[in-house]
Amino acid sequence: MNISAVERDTGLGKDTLRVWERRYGFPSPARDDNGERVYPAEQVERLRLMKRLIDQGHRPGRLFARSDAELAELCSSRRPSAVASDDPAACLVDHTMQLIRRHDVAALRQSLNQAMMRLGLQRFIVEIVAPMNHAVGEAWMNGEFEVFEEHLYTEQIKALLRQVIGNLPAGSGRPRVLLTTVPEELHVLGLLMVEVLLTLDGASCISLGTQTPVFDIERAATAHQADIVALSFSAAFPGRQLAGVSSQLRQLLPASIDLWLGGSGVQRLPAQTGVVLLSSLQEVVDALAGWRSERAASN
Amino acid sequence: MNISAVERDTGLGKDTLRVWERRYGFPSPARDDNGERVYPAEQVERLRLMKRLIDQGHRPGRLFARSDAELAELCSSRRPSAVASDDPAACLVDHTMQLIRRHDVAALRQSLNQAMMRLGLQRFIVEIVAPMNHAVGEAWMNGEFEVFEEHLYTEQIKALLRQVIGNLPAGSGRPRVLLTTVPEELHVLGLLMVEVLLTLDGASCISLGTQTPVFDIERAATAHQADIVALSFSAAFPGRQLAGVSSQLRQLLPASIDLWLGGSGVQRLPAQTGVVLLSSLQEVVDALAGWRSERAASN
DNA sequence: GTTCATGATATGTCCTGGACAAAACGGATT
DNA sequence: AATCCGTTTTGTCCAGGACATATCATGAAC
Repeated sequence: MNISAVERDTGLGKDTLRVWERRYGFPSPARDDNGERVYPAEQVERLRLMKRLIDQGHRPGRLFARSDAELAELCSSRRPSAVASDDPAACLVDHTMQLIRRHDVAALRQSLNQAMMRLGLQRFIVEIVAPMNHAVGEAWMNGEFEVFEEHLYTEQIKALLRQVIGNLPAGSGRPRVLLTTVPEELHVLGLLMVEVLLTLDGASCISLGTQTPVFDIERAATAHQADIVALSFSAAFPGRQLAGVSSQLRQLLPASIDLWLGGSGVQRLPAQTGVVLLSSLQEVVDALAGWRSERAASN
Repeated sequence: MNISAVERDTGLGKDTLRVWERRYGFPSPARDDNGERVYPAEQVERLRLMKRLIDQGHRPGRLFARSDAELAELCSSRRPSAVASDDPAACLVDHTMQLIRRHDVAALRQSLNQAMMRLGLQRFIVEIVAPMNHAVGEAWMNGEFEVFEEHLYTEQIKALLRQVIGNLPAGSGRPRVLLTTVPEELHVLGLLMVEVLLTLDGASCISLGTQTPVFDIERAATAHQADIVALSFSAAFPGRQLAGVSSQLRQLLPASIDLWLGGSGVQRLPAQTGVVLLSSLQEVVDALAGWRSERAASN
């Protein structure tokens, strides 16, 4: 396995792999005839584990020492709280996670659909989907889920939400909301949840998907005569870039267009004039009501 | 814009960007206080164009000379043939592109839906969506579309296809097909089209979305008892890695699981035993029939 | 005991410039 | 036309140095 393949599989950059080798002596790949690194499978596996732990908050320096105590640490770190069985939402979340573990796609689909019907869309999103995303993320970090199990879950939720959006009457009222993420941000789930909530409340949403360059966000907002630009930032978004992106966009956009930032990534962002920070889905609904009453008052 | 951002935006690796600068004098980024490259927007734009042309088969060396004759070349290369107005498909594609230019989301949605109803799903996908994707890609490359216009189109098609998949009866028959892409491949449209076609024909599809590490693809295939693993590679996928990925996966997967590779990226891949290359959507349908008759014969 | 400032350490990313293998090309030959 | 072979092009790898930023640790002030 060459360095490119390892980068692809572990998410660690080439530079990082080389500097770790230089500084810490791990990984210690063999070399081929051409002097290029050839990583054995077990080192790649260990690198993958380390990457996961680092994303979870561990320091690389501490991890190099450990041998397989890591595995114990992985599992023990955040043992999933015994489910409060009197809370139906938590119960459903738990049930769903079991279905994911069993790889039972059909049952998963059906269970989600059923819950949606029973609770109604808004409650389903706010009370089930959002906490479940969180739980699945945690489980994945703890190594309780395989990568593909997390992918499967995400894909099913995306499919469900998109189907729901498609079947809703396309909102034609105000405000007109432009939804997207910046180029470094790949996660679209939060955006979809917001799109459902806003559409339910009669706003008209225009989604550009992920990774729209900031410059193009401004152009799109103007072209579509948006009232609001809503961006989502996951926890994985590099915090240092956040402040820059947000102020840059605020400056590009005309003052008449609101800028809403949401997702778990924005909690680290200091308040800023002219930018609305939304750290929970409930706040999205409230912000929409707020926007409307404000506009009603000023007209 | 620093080198990482440019890599992300253009798809050209850091090494490539630096070696181009060294050898050809382009790009010629400014430097910040720390001596690090800062790329101006217009150079990034040009790099993006070059990348597209290279993916299309042009040689880099030839492109550095041109100034704006490129644009002429771009346009002339596949000048969107004056629409043969007697071809209803081409006509519809043309009409759709006009709607995109007008930013009329509602009309776009309606027009696509209508076409789908009229033609039936399979013909809609093969005769309209696939050529239209191509046309939109071309138009974007030619600068006829803004980035956000292309995003909008892609998002609408994704939403439509996902909605369609959700409303189809979930296939429960054979074969069981696992659909995904490898970590460097972000494009999911091709995968969705294939999913629709396969589901229509009664196969049961399990989609993991994009960017599943090869190692996890194997695990998922085993866990879900897949008969076929289908991967999609866009034209932008680095050709170097393609052969490696495909042979690695072929080796990881048990022989009983077929490996199908599709998308415009695979046309550059030499044939390989045990791997099925599909360069058009029609071939997907044929391959499914082939798989079935083969299994029927061997049982 | 808690909070804050400050210096030390850890860590990822960028840099330069050299090297090489694989792919693409361009003729010459069959 | 098709095939072969030397040449050029082109992307990726390598080494080792540098530096900005994040994190930790120490001590002072409340």
